[in-house]
Amino acid sequence: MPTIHDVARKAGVASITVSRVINNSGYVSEKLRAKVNAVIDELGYVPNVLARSLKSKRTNTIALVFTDITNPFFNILARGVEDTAYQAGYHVIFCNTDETQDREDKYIEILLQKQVDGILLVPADINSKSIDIIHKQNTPVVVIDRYVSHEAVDIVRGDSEGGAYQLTKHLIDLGHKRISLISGREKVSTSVDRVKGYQQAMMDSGLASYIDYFYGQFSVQSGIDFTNQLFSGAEKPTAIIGGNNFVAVGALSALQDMNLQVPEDVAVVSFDEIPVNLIHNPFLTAIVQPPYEIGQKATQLLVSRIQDGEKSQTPYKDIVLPVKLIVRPSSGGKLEN
Amino acid sequence: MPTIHDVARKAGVASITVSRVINNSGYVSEKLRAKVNAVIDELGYVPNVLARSLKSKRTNTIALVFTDITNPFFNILARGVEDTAYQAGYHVIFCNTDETQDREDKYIEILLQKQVDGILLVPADINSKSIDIIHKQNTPVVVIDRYVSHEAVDIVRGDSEGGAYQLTKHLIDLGHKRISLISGREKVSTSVDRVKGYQQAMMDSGLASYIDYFYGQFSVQSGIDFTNQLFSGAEKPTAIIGGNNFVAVGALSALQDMNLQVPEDVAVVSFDEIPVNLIHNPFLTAIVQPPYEIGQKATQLLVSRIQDGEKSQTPYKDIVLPVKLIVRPSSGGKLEN
DNA sequence: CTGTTAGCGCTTTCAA
DNA sequence: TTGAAAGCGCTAACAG
Repeated sequence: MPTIHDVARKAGVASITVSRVINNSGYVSEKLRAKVNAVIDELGYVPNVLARSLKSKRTNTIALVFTDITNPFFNILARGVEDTAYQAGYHVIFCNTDETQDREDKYIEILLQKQVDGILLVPADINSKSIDIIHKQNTPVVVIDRYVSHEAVDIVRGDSEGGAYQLTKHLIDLGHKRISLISGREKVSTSVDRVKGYQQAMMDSGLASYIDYFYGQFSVQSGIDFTNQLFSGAEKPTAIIGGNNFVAVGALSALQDMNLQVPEDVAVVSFDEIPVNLIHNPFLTAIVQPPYEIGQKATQLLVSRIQDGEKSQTPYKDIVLPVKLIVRPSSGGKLEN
Repeated sequence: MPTIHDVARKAGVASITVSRVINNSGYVSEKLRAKVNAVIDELGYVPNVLARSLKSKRTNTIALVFTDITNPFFNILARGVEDTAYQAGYHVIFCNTDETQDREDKYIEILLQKQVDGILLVPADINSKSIDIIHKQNTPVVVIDRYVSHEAVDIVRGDSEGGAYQLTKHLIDLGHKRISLISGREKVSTSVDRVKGYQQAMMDSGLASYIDYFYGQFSVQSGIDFTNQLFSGAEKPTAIIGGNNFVAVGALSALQDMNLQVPEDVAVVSFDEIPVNLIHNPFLTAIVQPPYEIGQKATQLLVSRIQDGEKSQTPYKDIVLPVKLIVRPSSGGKLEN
């Protein structure tokens, strides 16, 4: 691997001159510039960004630490992050934690050692210590999708509580009373907020006595398990709210195995949808968050924090993006009652 | 940010001693080790991996340059890569090219400057120059999913040709003759191989005169467009092979808009499926490649190339993983004929 | 317009 | 068992 010195020697100039050429900085005569460029081509010289970063203290790399790239919500979000970062001149390191604090901690440690310029974090736990650890290194961090008990931090997320309220209201308007919610882990703010919105909607409609929710996981299996449990009891629901897309798919699958028709026998609705380019006839009524925009907004905020540096005293933001109810067959028509 | 020197000074030792402690290398007395560790905690010292990499010439970072994280095939593959890399002590930088040579070129250039230890590449074009460029920097590269005209390179991919053959044979066995294939871009080996397998199956069954295929894109829109085109002509097919999952979804969607029933009016089959955790009743008959394993195998191969270094003279490998036909409703029962 | 000097934070000699 | 010196490849600051 040729270094800047090799180029300099061969071109008969000082290495700083080569540096000026490759960075287009400072004055270099056309003559020298041409000569240097010729040598660069000849040698196949590639600048070593590591050395540059060691001086400049900037790596132009950010990290996205999140749960699972396999979930459409998160991979679309990841595209939003990457596209935005790319435009701003940053690279992105992706880290899947599978919602485990252990993996999150390990990743954060390595990322800080790697001197990333900033971190986008979907915390595995509402009490995650990561934010303090990151802040201690003066590294900017933006929390995505969930809030945390730590308040002094930027957050970009969808409106889980409002969305759950709308979703529940939609079912109530159709005549449902026995509405059950299968939420995610209680350690995650989206799970909790969806329960809150659901409870509020039930109470506002005088259905407080029908409130029935569970904290499980945001997974297909959790949807299957809780649905089976719901239908093994005496008081069967007429409608199920899946805490996220995977849960809803699990619910549909369990109902199918019980030979129950959706929406005729049971209505099913969901938080987050299955992207329409993956299915030819979208079926699930859902509250849809804008994952791409969440990724985009979070990245823009992170980049601005990085570039403003210490001087920026802008107070921390909690950006809550609006969600949208999309009605499809799975919630069915109005109940006769 | 405290440096190794700050720690050394405060602990009253030389920085090399601190280095030995954090790397667990060389001899350090228990006494000094304890003192150094205490100071590290006190100062919140985090080693700068950049500086270490500058000396060691290893960044423990690899890159995955591919088309689009949003495609389930690729995001599951990406999980295979990340999980495997993580276990081997490597981080992964993800780069989406959207199949454009321009973005691929830019990414490769930056990655080399970043001194990544190796690159996993899904080339946008069968004639991609990237491999030569990467090899020139003595950086190992493993090509994924597709082969390229450049032969001196490691490749890990699924058996597109054999898969397409099986898929076509399946339709022929059901009694179909007018079978049309909507493939991807001709610049991509998987597109070409799927056409080859299809052609071979048709010829082997004496259906050469019915051969009818198109090079489009691996996208929903392409599936819609070519399906519409197919059904605007006089000779309508009785079966459509989607070149990948997106194309098949597009075909299904177009057929639905034409009020044609699948599989009663038209059979539809696909290459790659929609992951079962995203849909509750899998519908598409498909040839399924093992994306996770492809990512895993490719990463293992890359890591071994990195670690063997120059000395390894193992010849380049072309690893072709077997695929599997999964029959579901969309291909229908046997035709009466 | 071009070059010299010094140093980013760490680790590999080599020496004590 | 510990440390001093030198240098990885690059660029800011200053000189000329």
